[in-house]
Amino acid sequence: MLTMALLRQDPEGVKKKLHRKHFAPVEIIDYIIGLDDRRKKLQSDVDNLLAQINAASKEIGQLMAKGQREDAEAKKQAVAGLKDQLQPLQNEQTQVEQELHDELVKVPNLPADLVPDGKAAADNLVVKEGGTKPVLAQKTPHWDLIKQYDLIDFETGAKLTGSGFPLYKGKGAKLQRALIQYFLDHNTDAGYLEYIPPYMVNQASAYATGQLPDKEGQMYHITADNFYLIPTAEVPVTNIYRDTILKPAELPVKMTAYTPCFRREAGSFGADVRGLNRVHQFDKVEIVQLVDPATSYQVLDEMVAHVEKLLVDLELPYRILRLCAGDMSFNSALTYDFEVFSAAQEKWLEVSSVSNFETFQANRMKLRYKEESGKTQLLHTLNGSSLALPRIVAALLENNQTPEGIKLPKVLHRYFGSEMI
RNA sequence: GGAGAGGUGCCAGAGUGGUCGAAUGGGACGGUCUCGAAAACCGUUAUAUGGGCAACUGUACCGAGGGUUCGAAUCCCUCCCUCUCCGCCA
Repeated sequence: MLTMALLRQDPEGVKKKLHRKHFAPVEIIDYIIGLDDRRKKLQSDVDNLLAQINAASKEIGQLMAKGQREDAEAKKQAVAGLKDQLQPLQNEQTQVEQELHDELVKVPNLPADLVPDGKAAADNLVVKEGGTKPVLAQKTPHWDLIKQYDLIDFETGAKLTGSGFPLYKGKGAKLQRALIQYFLDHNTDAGYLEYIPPYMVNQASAYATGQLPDKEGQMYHITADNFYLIPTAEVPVTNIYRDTILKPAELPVKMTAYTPCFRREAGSFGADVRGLNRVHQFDKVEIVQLVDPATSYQVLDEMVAHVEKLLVDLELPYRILRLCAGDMSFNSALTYDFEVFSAAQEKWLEVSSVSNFETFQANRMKLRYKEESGKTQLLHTLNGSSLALPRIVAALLENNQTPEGIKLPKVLHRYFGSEMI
């Protein structure tokens, strides 16, 4: 959620940036400012009446204490009159505040200056490529390799739950465990504090990180208890600090968590969903940072480098994209996507997305810090995947296939317990 | 799941209708003292929002939401959460 202060300070600048994000109804900005004007006026009026009522009530108390009942009764009448005026104003105030809020949460975050113009994925900017694409004698796609080595049983997963719920088995299961542990170690070595959060969150949490109200349909909803299955660890982990004011000495807050992630991905179909390319439940290790606004872009670069190191060590061909304004998520000010090349499918697969949200999430969740001067300020929040597992597994299998088996990168040997599948 | 108790400021904890943004203690911060420190003493120490250049000042806020009342931390209702005991259980 953008801050009202920003909208008021530079409405035209805000509109310009929204244009870049292809957010059409920019008139809404003027409308919102108008609502805010009304809100202020109403609050003044309401506060005035309340002040009068409070003063009168105090007098009534004093009159009663002195035994001047009749004077007290007269005052009560006067207060009743004030309350009649108050009621409609308060109703309007609540309604205006509600509407203001409802409109404000529909406005996406503004793209940072670095964000390239563009509408869709094709306009994203490749800022770096690394690793080398393997030359394969045989290009068996991962879904066939999975069968061949008996790593994942999709059919039984579908029997247990539904399609898109993989049943990992044997070495397939162990590979998940190895990757998760490797990723977490990499993160905790870099100073991230490890958490195991709940895998379901309440409405307030889903709202605070921006999944609600706009992405309601993409989450699994436990209606009996009104909980949502988390689509990413970002939700519970960032919410740890919802509604808190941190001291400068506590910054930066660096957190990491492994969780399964649940996504309904309603409406997706076609070739993209084969094998591990897109599933309803998958494993992911996430990193989250809460930082001083002055440092957030430097931190973003650090996080990008941190994730990149994983891909280098996994010996996968990768590229880093700076997302264009039109392809960025609702919440983000600047996002880098990581893709690995899956050599049999001959496709780039997204395995991580690292973003700076600036104050957008912090404003929603009232996440602040107190400056030395005593002033409270919104923090910047950042997060990234380090990493999402399924597509990493797809690329590892496809890129490292040999007639003798799947050769695992060195970094995994210790975690997996052997060098080959 | 059943029974009981309770949710108050950074923490502990008082407050059961007005004089309560809230006693008291602790912590933190600033000051006095000191070569320095400790102790002692003095002071400061929520948040949101309106008005104001500011000093300052209005309003809201004692788990959340409603209600009663001229007036609610305090009374009533609903919900959420915590603790204790019982039941069940990995």
